[in-house]
Amino acid sequence: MVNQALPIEETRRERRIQRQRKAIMDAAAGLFASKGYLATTTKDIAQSVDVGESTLYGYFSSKQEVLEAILKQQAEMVDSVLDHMNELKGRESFVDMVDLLLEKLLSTLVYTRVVIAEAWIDDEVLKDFVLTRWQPILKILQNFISEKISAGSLRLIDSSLGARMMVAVFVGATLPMLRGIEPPPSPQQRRTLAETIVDLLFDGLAIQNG
Amino acid sequence: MVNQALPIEETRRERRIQRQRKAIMDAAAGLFASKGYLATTTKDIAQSVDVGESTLYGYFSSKQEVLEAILKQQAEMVDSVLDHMNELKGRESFVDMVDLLLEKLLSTLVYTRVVIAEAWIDDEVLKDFVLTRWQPILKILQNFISEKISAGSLRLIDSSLGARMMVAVFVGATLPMLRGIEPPPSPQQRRTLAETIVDLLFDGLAIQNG
Amino acid sequence: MVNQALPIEETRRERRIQRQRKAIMDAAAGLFASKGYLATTTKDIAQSVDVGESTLYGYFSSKQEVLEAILKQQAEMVDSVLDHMNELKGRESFVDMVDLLLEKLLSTLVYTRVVIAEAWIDDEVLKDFVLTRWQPILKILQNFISEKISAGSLRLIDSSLGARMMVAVFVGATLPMLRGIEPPPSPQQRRTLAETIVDLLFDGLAIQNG
Amino acid sequence: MVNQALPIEETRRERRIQRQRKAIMDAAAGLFASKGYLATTTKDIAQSVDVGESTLYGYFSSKQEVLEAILKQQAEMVDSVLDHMNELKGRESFVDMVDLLLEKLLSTLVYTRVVIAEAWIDDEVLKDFVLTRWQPILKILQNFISEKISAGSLRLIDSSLGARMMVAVFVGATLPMLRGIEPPPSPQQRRTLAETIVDLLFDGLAIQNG
DNA sequence: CATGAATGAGCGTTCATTCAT
DNA sequence: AATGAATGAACGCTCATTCAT
Repeated sequence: MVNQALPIEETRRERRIQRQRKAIMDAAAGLFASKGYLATTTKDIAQSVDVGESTLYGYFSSKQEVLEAILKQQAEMVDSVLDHMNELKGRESFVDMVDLLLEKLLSTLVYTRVVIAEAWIDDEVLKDFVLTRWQPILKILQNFISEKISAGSLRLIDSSLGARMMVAVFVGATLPMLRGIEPPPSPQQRRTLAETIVDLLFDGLAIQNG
Repeated sequence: MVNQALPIEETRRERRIQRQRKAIMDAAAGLFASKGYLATTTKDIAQSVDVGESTLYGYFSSKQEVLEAILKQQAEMVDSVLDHMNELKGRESFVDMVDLLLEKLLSTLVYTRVVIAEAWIDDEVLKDFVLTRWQPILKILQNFISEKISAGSLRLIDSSLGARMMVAVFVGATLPMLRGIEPPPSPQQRRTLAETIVDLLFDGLAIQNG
Repeated sequence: MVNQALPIEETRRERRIQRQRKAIMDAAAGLFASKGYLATTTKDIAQSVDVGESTLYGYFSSKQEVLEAILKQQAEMVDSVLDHMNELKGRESFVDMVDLLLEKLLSTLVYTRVVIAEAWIDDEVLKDFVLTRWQPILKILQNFISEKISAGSLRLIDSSLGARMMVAVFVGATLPMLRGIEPPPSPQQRRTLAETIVDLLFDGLAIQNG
Repeated sequence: MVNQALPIEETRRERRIQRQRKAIMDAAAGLFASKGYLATTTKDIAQSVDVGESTLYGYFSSKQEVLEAILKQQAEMVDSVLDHMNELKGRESFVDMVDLLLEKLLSTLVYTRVVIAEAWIDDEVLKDFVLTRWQPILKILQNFISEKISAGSLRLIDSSLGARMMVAVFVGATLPMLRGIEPPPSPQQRRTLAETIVDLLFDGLAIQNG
């Protein structure tokens, strides 16, 4: 009986700990996103979570570790999206993909902002949390392009360059929303944006004069 | 004759001061770019210029002022490029424009990185040094698009959205080089990249099947 | 019952904080008095209280604020004495007054020294902490003199000048003790000094030959 | 001939040097008086004299030495007044003495302020520049009082206490002018003040009722 | 001789982290 | 487990002094 009680207590305790960790990460991510990691003090974070400053150290061993947890969590989120990418078929699935990625990145907007801020400055972070996620995406896009060229539906272009351009368009279009220059889109707006991006990628802006 | 001597001395002194200011700004920009403004100490900067820490304060009144001088200088550089943008005619001048902007941004790469890093976190910097430069560019692009739609060479698209997409492609394509993921291109490579960007913008990746 | 516990804890905490603030102020006042405000470093103060330098900042937000707290406390002490001054009747109450003021100023000797040192150099301090306390004293003394002149017990003299001379004698007699040239007097010595001052003021040193 | 020229040149040079030293001391004294020694930077002094900061070091070997020169000069001035004090005869010569001392102290007002400021804080300065000048004054006053008591023109009082009270009245009356609370008096006002002080000392404020 | 430039030493202050309760 | 208090290390910055010219 007592033996049974403990695991239950343990998981309840575990859940409380995880809940608190998440609260700290969310608060920290918000602050890191808007002021930067270094400009954010542990006092700031503690006040934002409404706990004592030293309480943070019951959940993370350092401020640095909070940042790393944020980076890691975002990376896992991106990985979960990447699993769906293998099934890139035609233009429609492409739109779906862009839409999904947009949704995910924007739903954890502050986390994404933090990743970008750190990756912009820290080579380690850039490598571990950005490049290692981009590489497979680029690979998949290259394969997609190669196939479509073979199939005659894309014009002859270096598939590596093409893949990079695809990413470029996506990044360039997403950045203003991540930075907060443009408001986050509604689901419909997001779909429209995804379609616009794909249209641009495939057809450009010029009239298709045949 | 003797009277002439003083001004000469003055300008020599002035030149030395400007040279030293530039040396400090360059060193600081390099450090800001690779570690971030806050993580860079005045000691770091001083060591990088190989002077005593207090010497910096003979040329700038604070670390913050060094940053501001860097931001301002980059802004002036961008403004000087923007003066050439009015004459956007056709596809060819578009390529020239992209090429020129790329060249300038990459020639002062660390400065550009610093501007982006700060603008990503500081709303004031974003507004004063990025958005106020983007706004006229977007205006010019919108006009260009509107004209071309009227002239029948671009398909019907919201000109504001179109302008933003143009900027997006440029930004997305430039970012990896600014960050140092891709090596800075040779002049030929740069020209090719500019052409690729413009091709993508106008024609997309799909085969023009008419 | 449990509810009661918190306030008690709070006041205990509050008391500890006030005790520590006072310890810091006392240590700082001692140092300010003997070396001057600027020559006293926060390190000096911390060592004198036997805490870490940064600990001071848990109780005061700056070194300047420690000084201000010292000045303010001394001002309040003086104000509390001033409340008794209205009841100046005859020569005897005059002696009481001088005695009381002497006692209070000497009991917080280092604080008084700090006020004087700062007021000697800083116009703001002079005005806020010295002149605004002197003015009412001078007023009361003037009234006293005017009354006594009317009553025929003081010779005809400008009451403003007379009041200033009264203060002058007090200040001149007190200064050497404040500076530590003369040892602080015992209560009896203090009473004698007060009487001497008042005697001098009323009768001078010359023989009353009538 | 040439041999003759050099000494002349030397004294001219010497005079220029002394003139410059005085200019520096005057500027420094003004600043020390109004901001305090430590708060005054060598830059402040240099700007006030309108020379380069390093030029000061051609005339004084340190900022500290400028202060010491100021203290020393003021001490010599006081000493020169003290030589006249031996001839204290009656009440009239007393007034002359007070008047002379007032004139001298006020004519070098900023120097006097500096001496007081430093003596208030620095025991060495207090001893060397204030107490050693006061002691003989007190002695002279004591003798004067003893004589007058013997002669029956002063009432029986401890001559040491009496001397101290005399100094007290003088100091208390002078301080407000030195601090700048009251404007420096005209020669007539000064004479009147001296008389008032002496009157107070001898006769007090009370009516001489015989 | 006068000076602008350079600088080491030291200042007041902040902050991530530890510790006693 | 939670926290207020304490703190060492490090920061940006100032300034008296030196030095090359």
